Amino acid sequence: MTQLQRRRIPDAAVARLPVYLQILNNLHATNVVRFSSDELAALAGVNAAKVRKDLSYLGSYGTRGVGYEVTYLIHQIRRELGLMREWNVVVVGAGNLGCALAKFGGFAPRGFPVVGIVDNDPKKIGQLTGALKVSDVRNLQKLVRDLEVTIGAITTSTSAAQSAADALIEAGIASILNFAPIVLAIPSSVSVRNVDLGVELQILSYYEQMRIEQTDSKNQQESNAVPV
Amino acid sequence: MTQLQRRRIPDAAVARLPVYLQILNNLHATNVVRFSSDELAALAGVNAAKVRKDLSYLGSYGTRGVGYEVTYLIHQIRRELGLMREWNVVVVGAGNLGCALAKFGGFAPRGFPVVGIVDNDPKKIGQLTGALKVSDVRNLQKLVRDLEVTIGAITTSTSAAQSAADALIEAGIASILNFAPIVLAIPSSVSVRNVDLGVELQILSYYEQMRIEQTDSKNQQESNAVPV
DNA sequence: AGGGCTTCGTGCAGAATTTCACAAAGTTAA
DNA sequence: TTAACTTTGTGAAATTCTGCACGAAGCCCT
Repeated sequence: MTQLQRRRIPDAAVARLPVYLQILNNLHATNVVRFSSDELAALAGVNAAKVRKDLSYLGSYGTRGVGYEVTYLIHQIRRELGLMREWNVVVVGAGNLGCALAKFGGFAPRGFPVVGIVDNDPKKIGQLTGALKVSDVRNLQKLVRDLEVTIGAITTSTSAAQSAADALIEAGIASILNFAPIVLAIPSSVSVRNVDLGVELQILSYYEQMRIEQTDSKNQQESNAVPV
Repeated sequence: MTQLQRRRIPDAAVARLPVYLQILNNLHATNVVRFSSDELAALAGVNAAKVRKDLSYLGSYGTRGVGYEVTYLIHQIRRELGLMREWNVVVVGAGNLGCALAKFGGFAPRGFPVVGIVDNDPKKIGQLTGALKVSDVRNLQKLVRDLEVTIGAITTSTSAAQSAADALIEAGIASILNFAPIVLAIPSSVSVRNVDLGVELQILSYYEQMRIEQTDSKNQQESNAVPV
């Protein structure tokens, strides 16, 4: 059988493409027309060879001796990441974070309009958050189908997060952005990205402590040194 | 020279330890006393061998044939991650997100109290956000020294984020949690964790599109199949 | 036209990470 | 005590990711 399936981009490269895109959008806004892998590498804080390899997964869109064209590359990255269309988002959990996401207008212009928000609390159902009315979570399937939702954001309490995930998957969603500090049990056919500030802070804590210990042991060493 | 320096834990393992810790805290709350690497692996959604190897970086704290003790492991992970003490956080940027972080009480109990918030907008300086008064960013150095701040969270606009980072580093901060969608230019001695929902959504978008294309090509194949 | 210069694309080696597989070490039960 | 069973800890293989190094290809200047 002929290799019809799409060229697969390594996960690590996929995670960097949005960062490149962000930088290229900035370059474009400042009227930069062309860039070299060296320049993008410096801006992205990575190795130039890595930039070239990452971009080469999209195809050979550079010109040797010249570099890459900003607008053309933006187009290619957007195509590859699936950003030529909009992906509708539904928020599950109308708490502080959920409502903030629903009101925040920053995602629609970037291609991810929040088109619905649901909750299971009768007191919240029917209330307005920005332009959206909170729906009953039991209507999730219908809402997903009617509004062609493809991404679900879980902003419930930790205890409700797993059933929120179950409901989303039941409704046909295969992409989940999870804000609850819990590892969701989901089939491998579903993608999840976790956003957990506690985890991020704890990772920082580890390296911070590491630095402190190194400094301490150096000082220790110095004060132990026998003066000649 | 004797190997005084701390056993170094691989970055990938460091990033998983907070997740294990979260799960173990839950187990502890439900009165679970012991667990096996298989059980934790299932809960964390990873391979059991990986769990054992990750935990082995802390030392040999399991018992063969039995498993690990929840409370003891919690203690060891906390020690290793540097969670035996508090790490004070300062928020730079008193916008929606910055104020939300300052008001949100969820970090203090987990060892990361937000002890200050600064901005450069005279209209915001002096205002109250929760229990904190917004300080002038020019007082950052003093604030960091007086309140023993070790972590800075950047919640400014994108355009102000780099100077916020510069100010934090100038003030002696070496751990930054960055919410602005920009790659910060910082010396290698400083740790940064980026939290960018746009990036997360775009990664989801890639895999979502991938799935759709695969389904499409399968349907294509089926309809092309010659019936016998 | 041709030499010099720049920058891409990529093979390859090395590093990091993941996974397998199994001996070691413990428990349980008769 | 011994045999059967469980589960850890860890070498080693497999996989993924990174970074170097260099040929290929284009531009510019004379």
